[in-house]
Amino acid sequence: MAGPCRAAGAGPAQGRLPGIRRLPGPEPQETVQESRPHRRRLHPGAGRGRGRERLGVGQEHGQPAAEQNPSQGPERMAEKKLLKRQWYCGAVGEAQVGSTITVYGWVNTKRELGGVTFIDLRDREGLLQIVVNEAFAEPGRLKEIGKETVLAVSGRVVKRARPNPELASGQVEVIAESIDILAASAVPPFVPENHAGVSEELRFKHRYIDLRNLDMQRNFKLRSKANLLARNFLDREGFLDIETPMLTNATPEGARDYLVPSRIYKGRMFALPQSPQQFKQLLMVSGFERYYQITRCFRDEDLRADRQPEFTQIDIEMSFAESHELFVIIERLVRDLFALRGFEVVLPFRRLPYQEALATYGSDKPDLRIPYTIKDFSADAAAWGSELLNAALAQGAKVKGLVIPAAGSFSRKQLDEINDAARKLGGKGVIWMKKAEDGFKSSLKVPPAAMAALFEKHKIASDALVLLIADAEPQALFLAGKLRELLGKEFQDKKKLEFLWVTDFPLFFYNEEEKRLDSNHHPFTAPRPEDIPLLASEPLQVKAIAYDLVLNGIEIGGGSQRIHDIALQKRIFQMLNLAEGEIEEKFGFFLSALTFGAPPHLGIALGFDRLLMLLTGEESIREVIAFPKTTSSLCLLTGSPSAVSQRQLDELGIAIKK
RNA sequence: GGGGUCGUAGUUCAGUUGGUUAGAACGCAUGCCUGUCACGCAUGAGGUCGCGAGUUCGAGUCUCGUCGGCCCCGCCA
Repeated sequence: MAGPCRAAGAGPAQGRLPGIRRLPGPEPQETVQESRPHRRRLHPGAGRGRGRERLGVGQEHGQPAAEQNPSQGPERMAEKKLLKRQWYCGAVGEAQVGSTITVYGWVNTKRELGGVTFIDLRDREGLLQIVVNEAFAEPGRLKEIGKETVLAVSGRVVKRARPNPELASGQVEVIAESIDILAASAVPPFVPENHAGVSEELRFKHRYIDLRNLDMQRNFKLRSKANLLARNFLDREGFLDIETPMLTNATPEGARDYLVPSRIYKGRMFALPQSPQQFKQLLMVSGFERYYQITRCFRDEDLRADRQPEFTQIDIEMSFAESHELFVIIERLVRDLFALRGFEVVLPFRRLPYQEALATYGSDKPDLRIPYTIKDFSADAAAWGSELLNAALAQGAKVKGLVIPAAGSFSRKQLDEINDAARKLGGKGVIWMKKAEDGFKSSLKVPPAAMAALFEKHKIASDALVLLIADAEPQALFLAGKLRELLGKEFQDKKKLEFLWVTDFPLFFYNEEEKRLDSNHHPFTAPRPEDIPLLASEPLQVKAIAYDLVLNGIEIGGGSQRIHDIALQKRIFQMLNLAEGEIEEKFGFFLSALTFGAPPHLGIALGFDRLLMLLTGEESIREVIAFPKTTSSLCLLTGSPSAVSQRQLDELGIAIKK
């Protein structure tokens, strides 16, 4: 994966630094601009910023660096000023041989060999070897230079006698003429290069060091590029970026809200948005037709490798369109995003109805890289004469099975582990069958002839392992689905991308705890028109125009056609058993909007962090979020959440319960 | 809310059946070294074994509690 990532990160055009870093000083910015008219052309916005920092990327190569340097104004000499930098460390190459340049960076390593010292200087584009030899005027200063010291180094670029192919700049090195120590560093608790060998706990505590790692820098460069790509893509498709409030209402359904107390209205709370759902629908009622926003969402639920309490989604809504039109847009967007890493995504994506996904994979977000599926062996099992199975079947249980290729040689220990895993997931146990050298074996008393017949009938390879789960159908499918993924790890090749639209989700599910219907997606999701008659008779059979986008077993997006008919929307709220008063209080404004000409509309939200995780090949969403929280929802860097002063609490009218 | 797993030097780890002075590697410090790129060589410093209680003659090791990291179930409209 190194190849495409490099291509996505520091392209050859990125190393050149067309802008300069100016200290606040008397030199008018315009002077600089006028001396580089071609830069204005390349970066039309660059000159307008007030910021002192105008580092940009994207410049033609091959122009001698020194010629582009207007001489430093003497008026700046009084202050300790930064030398003018022209190149990122990682971007210096053979084209610069012979020129004298200045680079800035952090000391990655220092190798002292007595008469000569090598420093690998690191900036966001990579490493550059600095040579400090007998020609260097102040060799004593080298003592002060430790790991992660920030240096400005000026010197001549020379071709290396022995190149280092590991480094992008490995053909050359810089013979140091002057070294400025811009900032010392305490001995770091770990070095960025080795961050993979350090606990996440320590990485989080010193995240600023962790983020210096070049793979992390790569991740965030890619994140920036992906964000820009998505914006450009959606802009071209006519979507408008419109911001929606971060301070909004708590929602009666869905995830737990993060609440923000109102100072002015004591006892009342804002909530941070779980998603801009209602606002984007209102923007459709407003006639914007196509909206997008790359925005933060907040859910106060427990964390996972792919879940953070605040996360970013690409939120999209469009009017006067149907789901297949949206699918085409999203598929092209996703294809373009994955092209950033050199992936070739084949369109269109597969589509699979929810029911089929459950029956075949035991999951509504199946990982299609795993080659085997779930089979129903209930009919076979009935003939085995097992009291256990017969009793279960009599109670309506199903026997669901997995045929794991080439797993017939699993040891007793491995089989026990599979059984344990199933039990931990709430299962009763797993029955295994396999063909050993001395005939068929099983954890259940089954006549060998019956097993032979099973293998024969289902064309099961003789070296395969058959796992069976007898349970109520939903539970059996769930367990078989989990085992499928657990045992399918070897097939989970990150270079393989299996996209899938899961469609036709049920509109409702039955909430056992509260003994009522609940929305599967959210209460604004439209039922399929042909299913509307079932609302009264068999609500659990009603399918929604709702869809999830799944990649390699991870849900990366979900959306639906929305209800734009006020009567239908009211009816759905009623079916969810929401009290009339609550409907009015929480959704009154929304229902009101539906009475004033709401266009048919639909939308989707893509999990941007998850997309980035998959794009970068990372195992956790935390690797693509600059300052993530731990699985217990703490920020180890800042210590948040933290106690607040009594004064703040008083101002908000809040008392903390002990 | 539940299950699993981990916590020992700055870092990553080892530490036997509960037994004397808790080890290794890397890092760090000092010295030597002119072509290294994980430089090499030598010497040295560095520990409240996460925290608290208990069992015991004796606890890094056993028990309970607690705090924290990670993985999973529940939860995540």
